[in-house]
Amino acid sequence: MADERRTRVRFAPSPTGPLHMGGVRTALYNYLYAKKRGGDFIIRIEDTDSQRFVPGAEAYIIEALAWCGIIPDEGVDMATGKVVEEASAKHPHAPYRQSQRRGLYRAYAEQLVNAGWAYYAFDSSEELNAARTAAEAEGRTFIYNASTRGQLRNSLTIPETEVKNMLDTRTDWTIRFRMPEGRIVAMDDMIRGHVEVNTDTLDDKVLWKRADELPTYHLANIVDDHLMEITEVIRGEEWLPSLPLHYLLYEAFGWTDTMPRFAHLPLLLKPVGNGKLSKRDGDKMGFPVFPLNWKNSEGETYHGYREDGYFPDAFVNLLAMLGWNPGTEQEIFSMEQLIEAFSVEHVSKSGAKFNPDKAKWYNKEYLRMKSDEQLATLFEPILASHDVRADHDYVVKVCGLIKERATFVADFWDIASYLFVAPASYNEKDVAKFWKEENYTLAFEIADIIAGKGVEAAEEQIRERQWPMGKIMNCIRLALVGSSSGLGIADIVSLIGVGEFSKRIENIKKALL
RNA sequence: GCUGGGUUCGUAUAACGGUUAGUACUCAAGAUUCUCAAUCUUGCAAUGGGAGUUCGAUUCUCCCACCCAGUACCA
Repeated sequence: MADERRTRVRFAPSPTGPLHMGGVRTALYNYLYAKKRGGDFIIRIEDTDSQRFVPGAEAYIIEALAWCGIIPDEGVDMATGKVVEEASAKHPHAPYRQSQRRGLYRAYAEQLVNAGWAYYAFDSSEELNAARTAAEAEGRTFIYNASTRGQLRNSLTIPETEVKNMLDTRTDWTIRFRMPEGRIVAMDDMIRGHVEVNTDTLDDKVLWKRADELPTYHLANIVDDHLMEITEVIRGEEWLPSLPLHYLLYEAFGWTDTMPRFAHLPLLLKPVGNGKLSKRDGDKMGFPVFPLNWKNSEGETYHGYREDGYFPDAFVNLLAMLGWNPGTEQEIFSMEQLIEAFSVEHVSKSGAKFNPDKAKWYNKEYLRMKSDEQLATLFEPILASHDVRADHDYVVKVCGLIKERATFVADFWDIASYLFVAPASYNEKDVAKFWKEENYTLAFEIADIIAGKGVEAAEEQIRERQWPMGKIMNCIRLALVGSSSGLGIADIVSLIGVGEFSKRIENIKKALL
C-alpha cells in the first residue's frame, strides 16, 4: 500500500539564518531522491520560532537552492521566488509557511489531549529550571516524564475545574506529549537500520505553546508531513534522537499506516579538528561554508561559493560526494547523472570532514569542461574592471589557452594579464636568473628573427647554432610577460601580434639596459 | 552525566567472510616542455584496542577507547 504512494519528500528549513552547505546537501539529497523516483520535492518553511526569525533568510534559502539547480515542485513559485500562500492545483497544500498555518495545529494537539496522549502543563520556565538545577545538584538528570510529571503542575495533577479555569485565564501554558512509560520504541532508519530506544529516557516534549499560539517543531513537522503526504523524511543526523517521539506521535494520531520512512544523514564536519562545520570555520580556514554571500545584522559578510567563483554544478557535485558515493569510481556527475545514480544505500553513516582542496579540484575540473565561449563571457567583466577592452574572439582564444592553468575564472587575470597589457615591471628573481649579457645579446638577435620570419624560424636558428634555448626564450619571455612563467613564446606572439612583440622588446631594453 | 549514533591511508571513500586492502584529493620524486602551469609515471600513507564466532575477519558478536549528536515553551 504505502509503496504505491507517489514519492513526496520535503526540505523544511527554519529561516533563522543563511542555509549552510550542510543544509544545501540535505536539500540536494531530498531532491535527488524525489527526482529519481519521478516524485515531488516540496519546500516548507518551518518558522514556528518567532524569537529566532531572521529577515531575508527565507529568500536566501530559495535563491541558494535555485542557484544550485534544486528546483522545488511545490511550496515555492519559482517564477517569483516566493513561498506559496494560496492553494492551487500545483500547490494544493498552501500555505507552505508554518506561521501561516498556525490555526490548524491547536486542534491536533487537543486531539492528543482528549485521547490521553498529551496534557496541559502549567509549569513556568523558572520552576522547570529550578527543578533541573536541583536535580543536577544531586547528580541526577531532570526528565519531564512519567517519573516526575506526577509532582509537577499539569492537568494530570490539578483538579479539572481548576485546569479549565487556568486554560481560560492564563496564557503561559503548554501542551505536552505524554511519553509512555517503559516502552521500547523500535524504529527503522533507511541509513542506520534498526534502532531501539526505551521511552523512560525520553521526556514529555512541548507540542504547543499558548504564549504565541504556535506549535513546536515536533508537532508541526508531523502534522504537516502527514497533511502533505510526505513519503520519506530525509534529514540531518541531529534529528535521530527525536525519532522515537516522532514515531510515537504518528501512533498517537493513528497515522502509522502512512508514516513516512526516515533517513538520517551524516553530519558535515570541519576540515581540521573535531566538531561539525560552523559558520565561522570558513573565514578562519579560507573556504566558504555558505552557498551565497550572507551579510548578517552586524554587517559582517560571510563568503559564499557563488561569489568565490565556484560553478554551481561543481558545488553540487562536490556536495553530493560528501557522504554519498556512487559505488563506482566515477567522480564527476551532472545533476542528471546524480539523479540517475543516487541511492540511500550508498549514503555513509559517519560524518564527513569537508576537504577544501578537493572542492577546488572539482571547480578546476568543471572549469576546463566549460566552453571557451562561456569562459570568455565570464572573463570579460573582469577585464572591464581592469579597464581592458578586448575583442570578444580574442578573449575566447585566450580562454582556450589558459583554462587548464586555472581553478577559478577569477584566476584568469593573474595568469594572463600580459596577453592584454604589456608588463609594467619585471620579476626581480627571474631577471637575476636570466637577464645576463650573454643571454640577452643572443635574445635580441632571435627577437629580430621572430619579428621577421616567425618563432619557428627562430627556434630553428637556435638549434642550428646550438645556442641555449631556455636562456634565450626566457629573456624574451621576460620582455613579454614580465616573469619567466607563462605560455609558450609562439602562442604569446600569435596572440599579441608582431607589432606588440617588438614594442615589448624595446620596452625591456629601455628598462633594463 | 545520561541516551543515541559513529570509527578503513592526512581527507573523501571502495572492498557488504577469502583482494598484494582499491580509487580520488593532498604531498614527494621522475618524465616532458623554451619557462611556468597542465599532462604522464612512480612513490608515501589506513582497517582505534582487546576478546570471541569461523578453516578464514575491514566485514558478524561482545567489551573498552575515542569522536559526534541530542538532552529547551530552538529547529
